[in-house]
Amino acid sequence: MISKTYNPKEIEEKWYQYWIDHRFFHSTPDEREPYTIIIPPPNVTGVLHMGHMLNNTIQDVLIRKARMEGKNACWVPGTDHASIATEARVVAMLKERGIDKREIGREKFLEHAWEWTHKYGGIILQQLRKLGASCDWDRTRFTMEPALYDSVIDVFVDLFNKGHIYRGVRMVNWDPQGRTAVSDEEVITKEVQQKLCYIRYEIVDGHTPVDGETDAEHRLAADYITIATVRPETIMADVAIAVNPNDERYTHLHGKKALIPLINRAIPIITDEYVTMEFGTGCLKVTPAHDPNDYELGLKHNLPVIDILNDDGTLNEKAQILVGQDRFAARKAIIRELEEKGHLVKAEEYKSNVGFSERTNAVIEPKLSLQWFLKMKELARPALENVMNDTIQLHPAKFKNMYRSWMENVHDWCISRQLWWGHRIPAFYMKDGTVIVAKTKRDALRIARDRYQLFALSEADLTQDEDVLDTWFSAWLWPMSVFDGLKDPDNADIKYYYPTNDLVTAPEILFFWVARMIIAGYEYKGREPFRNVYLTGIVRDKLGRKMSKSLGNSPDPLDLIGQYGADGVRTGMLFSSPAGNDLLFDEKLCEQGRNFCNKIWNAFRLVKGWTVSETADPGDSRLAVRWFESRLNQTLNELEDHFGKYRMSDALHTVYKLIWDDFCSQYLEMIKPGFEQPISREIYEATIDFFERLMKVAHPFMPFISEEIWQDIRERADQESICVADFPKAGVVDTQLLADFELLFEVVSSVRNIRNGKQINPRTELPLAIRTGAPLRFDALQGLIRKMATVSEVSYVTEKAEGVSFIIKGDEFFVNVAGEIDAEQERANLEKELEYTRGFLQSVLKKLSNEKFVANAKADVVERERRKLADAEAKVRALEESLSAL
RNA sequence: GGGUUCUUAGCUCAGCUGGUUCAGAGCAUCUGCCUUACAAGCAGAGGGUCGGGGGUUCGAAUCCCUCAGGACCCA
Repeated sequence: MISKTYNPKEIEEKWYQYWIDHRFFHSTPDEREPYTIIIPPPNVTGVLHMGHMLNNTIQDVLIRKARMEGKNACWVPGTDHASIATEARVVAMLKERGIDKREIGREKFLEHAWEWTHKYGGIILQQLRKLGASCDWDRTRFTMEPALYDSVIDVFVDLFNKGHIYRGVRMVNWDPQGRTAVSDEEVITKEVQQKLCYIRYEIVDGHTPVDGETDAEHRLAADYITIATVRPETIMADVAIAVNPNDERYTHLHGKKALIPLINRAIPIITDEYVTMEFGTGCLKVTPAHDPNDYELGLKHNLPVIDILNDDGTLNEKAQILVGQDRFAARKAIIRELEEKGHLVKAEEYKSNVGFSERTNAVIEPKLSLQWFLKMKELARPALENVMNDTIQLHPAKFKNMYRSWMENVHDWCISRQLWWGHRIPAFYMKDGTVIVAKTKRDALRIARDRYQLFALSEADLTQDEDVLDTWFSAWLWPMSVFDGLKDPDNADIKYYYPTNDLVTAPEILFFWVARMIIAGYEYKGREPFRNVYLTGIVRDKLGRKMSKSLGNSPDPLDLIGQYGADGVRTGMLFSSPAGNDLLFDEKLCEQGRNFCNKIWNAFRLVKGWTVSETADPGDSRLAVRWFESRLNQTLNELEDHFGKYRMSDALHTVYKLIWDDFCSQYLEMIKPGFEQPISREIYEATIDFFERLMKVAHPFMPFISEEIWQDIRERADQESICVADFPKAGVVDTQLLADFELLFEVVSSVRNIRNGKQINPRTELPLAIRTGAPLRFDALQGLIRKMATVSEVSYVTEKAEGVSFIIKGDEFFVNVAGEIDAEQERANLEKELEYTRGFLQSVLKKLSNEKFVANAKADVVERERRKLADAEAKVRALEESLSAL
């Protein structure tokens, strides 16, 4: 006895194991066309979240379909070392144990990090199996494993030797919490409410002291210049005050000096048109060490740089005051002090943009530091071109604009990070600071000896750069490195699988990652790394908030799978996820997915429960079979269209409607034998065949239930699986037949509607009379109409018949509801419809009597209008007759 | 401030090259049904001036302008 509801749990485990045991997901190069996806590698120590669920469901749908289409499908899984995120977690873990990262040193720290990685690494990949992900697990890679590590180092050395990498002092985004530089893309700017402080700086010699004058009296008489700033704690790093040369308010101060409050250091007042006269007081404090714009200004005017901040965001001794205090504590303290000493004019509320570290959420500090950079302009060119010319297609294409603007204004990429967990920069310093870039210390030594004729030099004289490379500097090689394409450029895998086909990822990392993979692909393989980039949206909660741990608004994906089944969750995610649009996740969607599974399950129960008769007459079911064949083919065409355009959600909806509406609600109802009646062999076989094809079509979306049913619906050999069965191809579509059935369904629905409206029991059979000019058309459909609409008999009339009527096109139908007609109600209904139809007729007439329309519109459009006119006229006539007959 | 993009039913969204496959889907709501596959279900129904205004056109949800509001990217 088959269970009344679908129970995903044991079925999912059973089939996943079966797929793994039979290595259906494993791929090796052969003569078939390859279809390749590389997974966006999740953080090695991460756990599955809703974003992964969406992203990997889409990849699995694509790869499963390709596999069924006979392509050599290869989905390469793996994980990313996620430098800063992982290091932050390991640091926190050690801190809990009372261990300080700096005390134990690099080696020990890395031991802990690896331990952590081995403990948690791969959890996320295990979780993906629960989702049904059909990755080639034998190919699992990790960005820090030796082979991939080497590739990253090789690429660094190569790019350095080509002159693309340089080391320089630049203003970088400093994360004082992570104590590392981060790239521009890792900074999230947010609007923050701040205090705009107006601070008075006394002009030197602005007032000549008079004998016997007290300090207070002096200040009262002195001349001042007032600046506005949101960062009063940096005034000690000021090196100038700038005013606009055209600003007449300050002309008299040009060339003078002002004293920084509290520390009384004199700084020049300079002029520059960069200063906005309208903002604040029109006077700008210039602090080159702590503001990128000021830095530029400082360079231009040859100003010194005074850096008053330590790496951890506390003030250093150059600040003279508040030394050792955190920048934010210092800000509060200095406002207080400025106020007490009479330097603060006012402080007003002000909204401005502040950068936050993507990883630690600390406020980013612009900081001058010595970092490694990759020159981007030249490298980016082919990556821009080949997206603009659609060699690489973005889905949806609207992201092309954003991509272009970014690539056209690309900045050099700061690739060094002051961290230990990652690929250590292969730069070695001699005692005098000379840099040698080489893969190993030994290579570096050889180069140093040769280049500088220093034959006595030993490895002990070289020290390696302490920093590691940005995580993305390894991730950008992923499409090549997973196939060892950099180490061994001519190996069979890279030649076969590269370029890969589709990449599925989030728009958030279009620049971080996608653009850079394209750059690296062209630099090292001379080709695009993938042909299509499918950009998913962000999974948000019902209220539109991004799902996050801190908000606690994200369900645990594994709980969801436990509750609704993997297939239910997969379809739930896809039901509402058009490409590139955010998905407002609601558990109701998973519920809908689960219900869909249950619907399929019950259709299967029905079919399995039939007894087959070799002698029974197929009767009208033959026609139903012909209809469904056409409908199925028609839908397969639609489906291909959706897949071709990467409309995954639409594709799923198409499958959903095909199975639920067309197959279950219409087809099965038409062919269903009566109570305890057998079904004919012919129809049974056709139905099994349909069911089998439907399961194949559903399989990419719902791999588990489709496998379970497919395995059970016919005898299968041990090696067989739906995941390697061939995906159905569309056959012939009989449009006339489809149109006839549209009519049939309309008749059925109208009869049911009448029954419903009159509160007649659905099982009560009613007679139907048809007044039509084409009775032949209905002859064939008669039997099915009787069955579907619970009609006792169908007759043809030439005059108006007894009962409630309805009109479809020019044909009129009468349902005899045995004296239950409410004449008044009937009249009202008819009049309402007549009014509507007349209005409709008028609008069509108006169009057709418009000469310009007839002259300009396409022939088929005009023809369609003529048909509408004829139908409407017939309907009006019929309605008028019915009314007069009442 | 510059750019991109959106605004369609109570909610979430489709609607492709302007034209009955054009006003649609799912959910929610309402009305009947425990009909022998399925109440996680069946049969139906109601609900929208397509953000406002203007223009182009024989014809506009669709193209153009403008206003309002949101989102994102960049400064």
